Parts: sequence; C-alpha cells; structure tokens
Amino acid sequence: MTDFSESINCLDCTNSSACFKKLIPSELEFINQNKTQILYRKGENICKQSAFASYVLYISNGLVKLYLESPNNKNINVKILKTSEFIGLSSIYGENIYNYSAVALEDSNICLIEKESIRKLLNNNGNFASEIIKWYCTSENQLFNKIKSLGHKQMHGRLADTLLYLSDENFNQEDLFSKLSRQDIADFSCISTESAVRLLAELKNDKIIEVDGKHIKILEKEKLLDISKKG
Amino acid sequence: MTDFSESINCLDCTNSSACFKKLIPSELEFINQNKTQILYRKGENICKQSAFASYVLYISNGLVKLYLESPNNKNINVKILKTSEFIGLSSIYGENIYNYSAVALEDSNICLIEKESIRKLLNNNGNFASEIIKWYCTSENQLFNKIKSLGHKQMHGRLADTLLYLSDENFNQEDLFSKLSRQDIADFSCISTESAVRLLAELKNDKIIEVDGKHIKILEKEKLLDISKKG
DNA sequence: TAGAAATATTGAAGAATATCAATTATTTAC
DNA sequence: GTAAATAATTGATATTCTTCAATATTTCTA
Repeated sequence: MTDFSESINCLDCTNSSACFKKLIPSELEFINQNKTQILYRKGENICKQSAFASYVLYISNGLVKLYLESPNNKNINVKILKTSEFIGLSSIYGENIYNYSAVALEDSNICLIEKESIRKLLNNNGNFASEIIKWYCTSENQLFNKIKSLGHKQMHGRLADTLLYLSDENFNQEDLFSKLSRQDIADFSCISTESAVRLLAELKNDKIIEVDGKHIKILEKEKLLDISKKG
Repeated sequence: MTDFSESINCLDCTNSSACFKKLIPSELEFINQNKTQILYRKGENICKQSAFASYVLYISNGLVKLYLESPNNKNINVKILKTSEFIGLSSIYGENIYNYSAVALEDSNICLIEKESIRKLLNNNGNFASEIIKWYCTSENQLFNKIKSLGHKQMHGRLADTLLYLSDENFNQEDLFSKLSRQDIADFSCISTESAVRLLAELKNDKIIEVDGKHIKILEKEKLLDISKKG
C-alpha cells in the first residue's frame, strides 16, 4: 500500500463511473481536493471487515475481490469489483465500519474519498445521487442472487453459479480464474475446497469445462445453466 | 386486494418514512397525484418475483413478509417489512421486474407509486435521494448478514439467527411468531421444516426458548447469540 | 535452481441434514 | 360443530457434504 503512481486529477480521470459524469466541473474539483490515490499491490488488503471506515474507496484502475469473514475463519467470496466501482460505499450512511473485506487481485489504483464530501454532493446533486441509487439497484439484485444460490442449492448448483459468474462477459474476457485459487472458487460457492476440486474434475470429465491448471474454460454454458437451475 | 380504505392524502399521512419528510409540499402533492392506495388482506400476495414491476410499493400501514422463490419451489424468507418501508424500490432503475415476492402478514395498506414520479423526485431533490441511499445502506448490511448466515453456518446457527431476527426489539415487541408457521421459520433459516421443529424442541428442552404453540419467547438471548456466533 | 512452502488432488470415514412415512394437533369451511 | 384440510411432530433411513489423511504438484525464496 504505497503511493507510487502520480495521482490523477479527477477532472482528467478517464475511469470515472457514470455517477461522476453527473458532476459539474466545480464539483469534480471538490472531489479532487478531498481524495487521495493509492496503489495497492496484488494480494494486499484494501479494507478489512469491521475496521473503522474512514473513506469511501473507488477503484480508479484495478481488480478487487470482495469477501466476508466469518468468526470460524472461513471466508465467503461475494464478488469481483473492477475499474470504476466503489468499495465501502454503504459506510457513508450506515454503520461507520466496512461490512466486508477487500483484497487486490492485481495491482490496483484506489482513490480514497472523504465520506463527508460524498455526502455533500449527494445532498446537492440529485442526478449524482440517482446514479448511486442505480448502482445499489444492481448490487441488491446480485446479493439476492447470492442468497438464492446459497439458500437452497446444493454443491453442484452453487459451483455452477460461481463458474457462470466468473466467466461472465461483463468481465470483458478477463481470465479471472488465473487470479483465483481453488479455495477462492470454493469460497464463492461456500463449499469445501476438496468438494470444489472433485466437482471441477467431474465437470471436466463430462466435457462441460476445460481445465488446465488454473485456467478454466466453459465449454457448455447451457449445461452449466441447467445445473444451476436444478440446484 | 381491494380498495376499501379511504385513501389518505400524502400530505396528511402520519406514516411517512424519513425520505418523505425531505419533500416540500408541492413535491408531496405530486406524489399524492401519482399514487393509489390499496388494502391487501392477510395472506394476499402484494407482489410476485419476476412479475412486471409497474409501481414502487410503500407500506402505509401493515406487515409484510418478503421472500425469494426458487425453481425447485422452495422459498427463502428474507425479511419482514413494516409500516413506512418500501417494496420493490430497486425496480426504479434496475430490471423492470420485482426481484422478490411479498405477502401480507396482516391486513396492510399499500401505496402504489408511479416509478417515474419517484425518479423525478430523486433527480430533483438530493435530500430525498440521500434518504433513499441511507435505506439502501442498512438494507445492504442486512443482506450481507443473511449471506453470512447461509454461507457457512449450519442449522443451529442459522435457526438462532432467525429467532434473534424475529424477536428483535426493532419490531416493537410485535409477536411475529404468531403470524408465522414452522415452515416460515424454516424458510428463514433455509433448513427443512422437520429440522426446524426438532431444533426448536431442543432449544425448548435446554430452556433457551419457551414454546407454546405458535408463540415463541426467547428466554436466554445470550445463549442464542452464542449459538449464532459458533455457527 | 534446489529446497521449502503453499496449493491442489484423491480416497475413505464420519457428521450433518434432508427426505420419507406415520401420527397427532390445529385450523378452516360449510 | 363437525368433517376435511392443513400444519406440526417424531422416528428411521438415505443422501450430501465436510473433514481428515496422504500424496502430488506448483509456486516461492534464498
């Protein structure tokens, strides 16, 4: 966690999400005055669940794994965040702590933005706030899907959901699998690592996926969707 | 689903959430023009998962169970909503469908509000939007807790979470249990009804809860918290 | 590049949990 | 108020899944 990159001015930032496009130049300058940019190296923790949330974090450039820590020291991987997404947004109004932990999957430039300045903008600029609400709408849907997956599906269905999620085109064919361990895949599905390995072997055998070390390729998406549906 | 109640004018409504308090009279009048109020009887469905979401729903007065339906026709109960809460808010910007189903646990007055009018207000009134964001912050936290509960806890921990949730003081000592079946309790915990019954019997035996038909009373909250923590 | 550490893999045994079946209790509808 | 329908309960069995243990493979480090 060191600031090696020259910090970009928000007005020049090419990685701004939809919400920042709703800001007028003076507001962008205001954000610029109240942020710091930091480079997190691959594997470094960007935030820790339950830690005091001093800032809202914004991925200016990078790839981040968001996960929940359980008291029995098992993790639940919730989602992968990419460039232009927020981390810890809910700390602006909710409890003043991070609800989850996040770790960089590759070197990532993260902007730390003062919570109070975000709050100010939200109150003054309904268009900005609306974009944030849009983000929450999508995010809520994702969480409901996770609950559906964990709630009543068994191993096969849950692993299928994970594979479909990680291979989704909205990650722009980034090969996420190469950045994740078998345990990561298991933690997305909330199954044991051993079960994940065994099921992957089965899927490989059935020619539904291709496995070559870390690299995993979906051969028969339809069948995976089927397994996901059946639970 | 019939409109027997005289529809209250939003300007006079005493059950308005924090967000509506941020509206100026003309905006409230605007909402009033674009809403209908309907009385749902106990047991009636207020919205169905995957159905076209024409309106945002607001509980003017009532009690509602929100649940997810799975293809294998098992339900997951997500939460109980009470007076002054929204249902289907995320349909304003997300997919144009309800992400979940909702059923009235008691006769409930529900306001159907035009989505477009809410959108208009959000864009024009940052304070209103900020209150909605506040709501999302809390809601997100609840969903993460649900994921934590389902993800790695086993039966005992999950049932404990359910009992703690349903007996929480934020429901103003409403006896929720009397309105829920054993299957409802099981569906909150995502365990089989039989398991729920068995575990309740155990907890009763251990004098951690008192059970009298539907009525359930927590005797030893600390022990339940313990079970919840251990998972 | 060798050795050490971490990760992945496989099999076998055991624990957790669902399902099925049968019975009893409660609620609903006429 | 009674019959029918629904919900709750209990036991026995079957399935799913984790855990433990042993080994193989990969990655990291000096």
